[in-house]
Amino acid sequence: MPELPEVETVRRGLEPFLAGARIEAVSLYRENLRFPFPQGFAAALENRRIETLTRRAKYLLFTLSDGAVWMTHLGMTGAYIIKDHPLDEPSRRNAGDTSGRHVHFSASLSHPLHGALTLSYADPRRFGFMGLYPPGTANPFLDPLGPEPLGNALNPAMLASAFKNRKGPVKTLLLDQTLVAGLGNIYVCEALHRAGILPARSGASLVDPDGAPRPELLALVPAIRNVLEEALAAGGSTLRDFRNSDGTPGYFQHSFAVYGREGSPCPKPGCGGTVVRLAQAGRSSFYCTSCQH
DNA sequence: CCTATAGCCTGGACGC
DNA sequence: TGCGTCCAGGCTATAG
Repeated sequence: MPELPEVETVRRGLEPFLAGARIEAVSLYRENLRFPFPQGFAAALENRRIETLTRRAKYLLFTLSDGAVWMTHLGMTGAYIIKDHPLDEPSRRNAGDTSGRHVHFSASLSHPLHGALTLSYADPRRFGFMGLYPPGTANPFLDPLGPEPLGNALNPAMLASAFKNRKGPVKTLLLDQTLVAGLGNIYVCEALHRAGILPARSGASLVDPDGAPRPELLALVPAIRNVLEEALAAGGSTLRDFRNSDGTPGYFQHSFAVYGREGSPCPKPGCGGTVVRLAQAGRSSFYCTSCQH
């Protein structure tokens, strides 16, 4: 389930092979993922060079030599895989999908250092999608996003102003990409545990009547940053599907304190609480009964 | 503007 | 063994 650390891990794995590569030919094996591929998508990529590979929230952005942006969201199970030999249809095999059944896109590339490469996109659940945005056009996915959580724009004052009139649970608010961009279920659960905040607390309860952030909200900002940075250093988290572009898994899942650990003791030293699960907005939240208030 | 809900999609886990 | 059910989850559309 690629959240910010997983998407950034993928970006870092792809960048050395894709930045500077020329797209020679593109094959699509179905009309849509979650949404239809854009009109003329393959032709718009072919014969362009990939100038840069960047990330915004959970989106991968390939900026092409004509200034257009090719955007990918990996959804739940999307994966890019690079192979160093030419496209080998009909097998369409790759590391993440040995049958090739769920490979929906592939591109043959030529890179000045690495030579001929094949980039494939596999996505069993097809919750991912791709978009193409010519220079100067609006991007309806990126434009509404809130600040990156690892940048300076995420700070207690900003969260206080975003939360002060919100009655909804802080768990749900942190998943709202227009408030903070890039967090998903796992890292929200982990960050709230680190900050000692119950996921059911309302946003407004973290803000004083005068609009100042309460101490828990002050703690939340470094909790978010630290959990993301640690996950990034571990190459992300692999539950079932996530793999880096070279097929290696992340290992931050071994450091989860609460996510997926229902019934386990809280790992915080001296806490003695138990991790429980709570359904919020159709999603599982995990928290400690003792050290989160 | 805010909040809540259903739907998209497949595979794996689980109960019988 | 096989079948049905549920769950995972980000994001959008829709309704209130």
